[in-house]
Amino acid sequence: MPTIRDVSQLAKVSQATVSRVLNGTVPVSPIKRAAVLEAIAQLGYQPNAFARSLATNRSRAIGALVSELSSAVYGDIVRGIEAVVEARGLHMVVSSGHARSDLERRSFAFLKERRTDALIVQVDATSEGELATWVRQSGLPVVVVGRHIPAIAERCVYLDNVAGGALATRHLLERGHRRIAHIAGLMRITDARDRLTGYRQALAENDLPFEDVLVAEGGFVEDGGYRAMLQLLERDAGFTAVFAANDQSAAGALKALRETGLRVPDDISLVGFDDLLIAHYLFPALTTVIQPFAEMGQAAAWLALTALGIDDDKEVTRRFDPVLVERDSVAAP
Amino acid sequence: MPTIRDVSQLAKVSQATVSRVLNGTVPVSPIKRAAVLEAIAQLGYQPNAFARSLATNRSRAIGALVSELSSAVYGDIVRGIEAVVEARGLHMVVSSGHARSDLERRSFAFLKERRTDALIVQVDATSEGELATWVRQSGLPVVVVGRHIPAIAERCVYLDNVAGGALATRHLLERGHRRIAHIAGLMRITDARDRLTGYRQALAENDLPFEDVLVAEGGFVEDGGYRAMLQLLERDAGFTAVFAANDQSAAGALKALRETGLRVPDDISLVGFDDLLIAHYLFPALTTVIQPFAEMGQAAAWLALTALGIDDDKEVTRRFDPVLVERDSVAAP
DNA sequence: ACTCTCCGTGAAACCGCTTTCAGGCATTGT
DNA sequence: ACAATGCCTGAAAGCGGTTTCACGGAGAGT
Repeated sequence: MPTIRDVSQLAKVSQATVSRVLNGTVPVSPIKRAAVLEAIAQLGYQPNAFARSLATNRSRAIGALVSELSSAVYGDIVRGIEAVVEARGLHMVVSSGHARSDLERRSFAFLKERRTDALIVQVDATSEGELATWVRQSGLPVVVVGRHIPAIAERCVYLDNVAGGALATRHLLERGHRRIAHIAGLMRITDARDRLTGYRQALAENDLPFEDVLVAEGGFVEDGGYRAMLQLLERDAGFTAVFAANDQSAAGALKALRETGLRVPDDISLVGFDDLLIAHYLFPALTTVIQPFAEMGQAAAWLALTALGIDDDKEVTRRFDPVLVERDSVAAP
Repeated sequence: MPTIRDVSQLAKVSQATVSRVLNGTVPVSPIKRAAVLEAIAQLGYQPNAFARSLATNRSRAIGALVSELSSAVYGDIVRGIEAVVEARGLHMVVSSGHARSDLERRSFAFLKERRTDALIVQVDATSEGELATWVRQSGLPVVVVGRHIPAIAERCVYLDNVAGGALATRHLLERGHRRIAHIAGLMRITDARDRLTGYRQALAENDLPFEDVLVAEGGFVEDGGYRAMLQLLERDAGFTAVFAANDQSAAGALKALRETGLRVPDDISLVGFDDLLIAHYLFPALTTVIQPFAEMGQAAAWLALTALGIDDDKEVTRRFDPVLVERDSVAAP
């Protein structure tokens, strides 16, 4: 494998000159430049990324730590990051934390040792305090996606989950529903609590009481949604609509309703959250709140690049507003 | 950030000794070893990955080039790779080709320049010939997943698509169907052709003729499946079952059937291929052929590690056999 | 007691690139 | 015509590790 030395000898210039045409840092006379380019082409020379990184102390790579590489939920975040990172000629090195704090910590150390220029983290288990430490004391730009941590808000990209919960609930209220049940998410996750808050907020706006009997926990998973739905039906609380904290629990709820012989949306209306791929494929197709994962990933990447001084200081959206997409799972009571 | 020199000075040994305890290459006396470890802990020293890679010419990273990072289809491949790579303490750097040959080529060069120790590629657009060149002349171990290329079979991890097509078709035949339509995939992709071959093979086994009128191309996408289904219905060829070349076109077909007022499986039975997440969420849940993406990713990673001499020469499955999962979309005619 | 191994250790040479520094040459100003 | 100003260029010093090589001392063999 040819080195810069080989190129310099073939082109009869110094290594420094080769480096300069390679990086365009300093003007080089057209004659020498041409000779260098010719030599590069002839040898099929590719600069050694390690040597370059060692000399410059920059890796031209950014690290992404996500809960689950390529899950239905987080996959698009990674994709969003990749799109902008790759467009800048950088690379992405990935690692996943599987929503376990020990693994998340390990992966973080892992990526730091790799000396990526910046880190984008989407973690579920790590506490806000520790995340704040990561952002502030790790010695490289760290961007947090999917969490809103006030202490480091300028480094967070997140969806306004309270507004999302309110949006979903309000949509049902507008269709005339008055008794609306909620299948809550995993309550140790901020998102779940925020969506519940939004639900309460929308009820309050309409002078409706919040009733414990109308809330069951679905844990953000399909099976949990299924069981939560059965619980709610058993309580016989007379609701006509359900807001599920995410699409997966909505899918479970749908199954429970179908098995019970209740029709959606004729008997019960249903709204989900996230707009995963499956929302579109469920029957009836699920009305849900869009969480723009890909855009959030992009925004996180921009934020990181800006911190690195690679990107111009473009205005980056950090708080995303939820949007509701209407499909076929909601009707008037 | 402390360097190996700082450690060596604090521990009053040479850099060489520090390096030796770090890597365990050569025995070091217990006293010095302890001093070194103490110094490392005290300084919070982390070896510089670039310097190490430059000196050893190994990156401890493997590259993954996939069509779509984190799509429903390919996501699990990446996940499988990551699982084994991470378990060995290596890293993964990813890039995606978006099924366009120019991008695939660019990403390949990209990763090569990054000097990853090995490359795992899952590409759609690159020709078999070029892939063979990649595998043989790129100077580092390259493993191909999702394609069977005879010339480099020992470096390929793939599903037996012919057997898969036959399996799906045979399943319908066994349920008593005699006129079975096929929604084919994108015919420039080998997988699509192989599945069609399997379909023909199963028909032949049962002395049934292959009829052009029973085949429509769905291009592996939902909308294509939808239109293919409408085409087939229009031709009025009297089939009672459909084998779709993948789950996405099956989803489209399902939609077309529903809109036409035909019930699945009562009027028409349907089998898909891939076992994507959506197969489970469709209504009725789709009977389909499982493609074990995660296992294939793992196998590819093992193959790469074996080629690097990192893993023992474990026996790695390269050709995977399809398995059919029965759900609710098939019944007797 | 003397030589022969063998083992642990440090000095120093790389790995391949970037970047500083100083010098040479061609321009420009007067 | 001469000094001053720039612009290009090459030599060389890093960047932070690994690895070769030679050496000193301890243990083994005779």
